[in-house]
Amino acid sequence: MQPKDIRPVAHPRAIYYLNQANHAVRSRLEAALAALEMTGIQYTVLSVIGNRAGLSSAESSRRFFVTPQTMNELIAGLHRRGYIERTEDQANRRILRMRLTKPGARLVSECDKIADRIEREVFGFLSDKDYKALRSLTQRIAAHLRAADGCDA
Amino acid sequence: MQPKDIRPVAHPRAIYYLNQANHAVRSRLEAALAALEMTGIQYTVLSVIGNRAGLSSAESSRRFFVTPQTMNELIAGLHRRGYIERTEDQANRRILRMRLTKPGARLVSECDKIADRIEREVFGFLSDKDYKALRSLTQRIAAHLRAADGCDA
DNA sequence: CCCATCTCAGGTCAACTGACATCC
DNA sequence: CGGATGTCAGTTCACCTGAGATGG
Repeated sequence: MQPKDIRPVAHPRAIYYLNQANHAVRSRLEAALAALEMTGIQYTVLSVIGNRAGLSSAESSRRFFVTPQTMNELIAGLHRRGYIERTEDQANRRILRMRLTKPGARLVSECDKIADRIEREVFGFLSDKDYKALRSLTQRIAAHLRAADGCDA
Repeated sequence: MQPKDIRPVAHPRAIYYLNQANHAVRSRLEAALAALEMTGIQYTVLSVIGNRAGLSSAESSRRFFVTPQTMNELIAGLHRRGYIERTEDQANRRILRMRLTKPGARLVSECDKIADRIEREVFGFLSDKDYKALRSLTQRIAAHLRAADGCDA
């Protein structure tokens, strides 16, 4: 009766370990970014804007699966601090396209250095093979679930 | 000059993918647990109390790397809802040892069913080998960083 | 009129710091 | 007294819903 693809769930679940690992890693990153008065999410958003100049707030809210309000208030903070500039789209004045300012770009590159350091610090004990496997697995899981949500971001 | 263990950091970083994957997985679990008016953290805490009867609030705060205040207010909510009982330690009346009540135990087992379902849902697309690798890698990372913090939990 | 974008107001949850009473 | 436990009060951050205003 039981289909062959019902795999027994091992305990503690992978879902639990994944969260534990992420929490341990993430709290180190947050602590290090605090020196620049940045949170992990602020850095991530700022970094994405740097890579995709012209992104709007609504677009980025879809990319990160949060409401437009949430994204807007995150962005408002970064804008207030002078890290991004927002200019009206020529075709649609409601859309505010974002770009990093010079201080914003400088800040992102500071954060990048910190993130690289933490990346080495927390994954350095893994063999090269295991590190690659981790990147690949987590990347695939994120992509798979994103696709299941019917998202094109 | 450069030591051999300086590994180049690939981009996007594993730290990023790990967070993306965790977020995607976690949001599904949270959504499913909402039917029982539980959050992921509430479930985790309740589950740990179930496995380690007699745990105190202070002990569990150390286990989860949060302040005693944070843990206490989480526990106060579960206590108010009748899922745990707290009794004074005989040797030290300041310590309140916790146990699940019957409704609490019933709730945990309901949550367990949900968590198992989600575990299959989100990791089912992985091969058995990849699933095992994911569990092992995340478990090792959590354990390694925990040890680095000098924690004996 | 409808729809998307952005914004304002208000609320929740989980984290924090600081202060404090209590018990050993 | 010192140290650990639990609690109260207040704050922050990242999320949410609901209700506009405005542009195409």
